[in-house]
Amino acid sequence: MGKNLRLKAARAAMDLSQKQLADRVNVSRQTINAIEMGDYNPTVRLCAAICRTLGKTLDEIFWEDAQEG
Amino acid sequence: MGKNLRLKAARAAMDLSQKQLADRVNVSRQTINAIEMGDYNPTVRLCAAICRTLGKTLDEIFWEDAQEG
DNA sequence: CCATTATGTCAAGTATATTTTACACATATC
DNA sequence: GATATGTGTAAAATATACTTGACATAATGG
Repeated sequence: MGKNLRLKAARAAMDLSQKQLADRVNVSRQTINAIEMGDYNPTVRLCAAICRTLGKTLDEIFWEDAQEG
Repeated sequence: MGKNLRLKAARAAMDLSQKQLADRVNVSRQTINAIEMGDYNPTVRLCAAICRTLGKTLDEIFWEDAQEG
């Protein structure tokens, strides 16, 4: 899995540190970091919380096109 | 959490049983059932696999505008 | 009837998401 | 040159997603 640069960019656009975003969605800083680094596979509820905090939708941050074939 | 009727409807529109959908996304039938029943909180990768199979996006099946925090 | 399919539920186990604690490095401020 | 913030990483522990196996109900067809 590659990095989630859309998440990193959306967070930067809101001028939030990983820790600040983590606090707002009630997870640890390491969890946010791991998601941005593509180290794993968060739950959809956490994704939704992140998206709401950043003013984005699931598709904008977590949907990846073209996986067929 | 309420039931995910959008998932149920999208699955019905493709004429797939819970088991058939489960097989296509490589999870157990109980997992699909639990997601439809709103019993829990799947990973975003599983959500994406389900959406791809059903020809939908994350927003169409798993995004909720209003949510309790 | 009897067998099969589809769904809902439960309990116990396994896999993994997430936390806690901690260390390393870089930048900026005092 | 100590202190603080922001990021990347890792190991061990905890919470929970997901599996396996089972049982119940209803619908369908032989």
